[in-house]
Amino acid sequence: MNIGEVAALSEVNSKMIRRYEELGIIPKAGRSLAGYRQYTDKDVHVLRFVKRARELGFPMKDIKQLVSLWRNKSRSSSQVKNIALKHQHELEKKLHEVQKMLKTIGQLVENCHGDERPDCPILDELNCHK
Amino acid sequence: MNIGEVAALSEVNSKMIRRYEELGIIPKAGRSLAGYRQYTDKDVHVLRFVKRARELGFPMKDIKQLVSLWRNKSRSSSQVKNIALKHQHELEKKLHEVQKMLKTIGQLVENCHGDERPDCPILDELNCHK
DNA sequence: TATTGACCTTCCCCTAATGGAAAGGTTTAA
DNA sequence: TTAAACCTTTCCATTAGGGGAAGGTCAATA
Repeated sequence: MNIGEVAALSEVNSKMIRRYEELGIIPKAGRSLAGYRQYTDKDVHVLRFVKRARELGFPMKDIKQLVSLWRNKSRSSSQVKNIALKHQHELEKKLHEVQKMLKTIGQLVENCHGDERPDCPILDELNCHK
Repeated sequence: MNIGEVAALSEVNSKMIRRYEELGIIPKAGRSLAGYRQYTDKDVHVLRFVKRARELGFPMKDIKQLVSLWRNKSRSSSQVKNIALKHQHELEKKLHEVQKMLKTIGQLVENCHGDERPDCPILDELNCHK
């Protein structure tokens, strides 16, 4: 298969496939005589794995490790779990940050009449709080 | 004031002050004979405004507009409110994304025994879901 | 007075993940 | 044979910063 076909099957676009290869997340593809990358179904499988991990928000560094553990049949599940736990904590941190911002923004938006007049609690808050 | 002092007072570091100037978020500072940027208390004020807006997660493009509205005494509060509402929606979108990820990750982490054995529901989920 | 340390300047590179676009080679079908 | 649809690499942009180099300036001290 050429890169376009594997991209369609894996739903990872060609650009990203090349990028993942560069990052060492997927093995370097073999080449045709003309220099075209050649793939098999197995590569589609790996790319779907990567895609799914991205959808769960794992950073590429984690994904690299996850792919490696996935391939390594003598892994321990604790290795995988540690990566997932760390990511979970990152996500929770992010969640709290966003929630905190939303709480403030919500209050500001609520109090701003949003009309022709220039006075605005949003600007007031940004202005002199500290 | 030199840039170091205004950085300390505004809690925005020198690097970022130069960057904000470059982005047109703050006006170009005057220069001393030696080429040092010169600031006043007013600049500290603006930088604090920018910092506060960043803490609320506003992107720099929005902040540029907010600073401009802040300075413009004939603004309408609806202009400000529109920016805040748009940002609120972005944050809500982000929040839902993170929550969705966390829900899945939480389930996976819960079901993974995390011991010496290689079998792992986390890898299983990433593997064959689609 | 000379030097040293703390400032300041610009410039370039790095982060993470993705995408656009350019410039050029290949394959396939009309 | 030529045109479309592929493929290749390389460079650039995005976001909001941060690191560090190379070099100029200022103030205090030996």
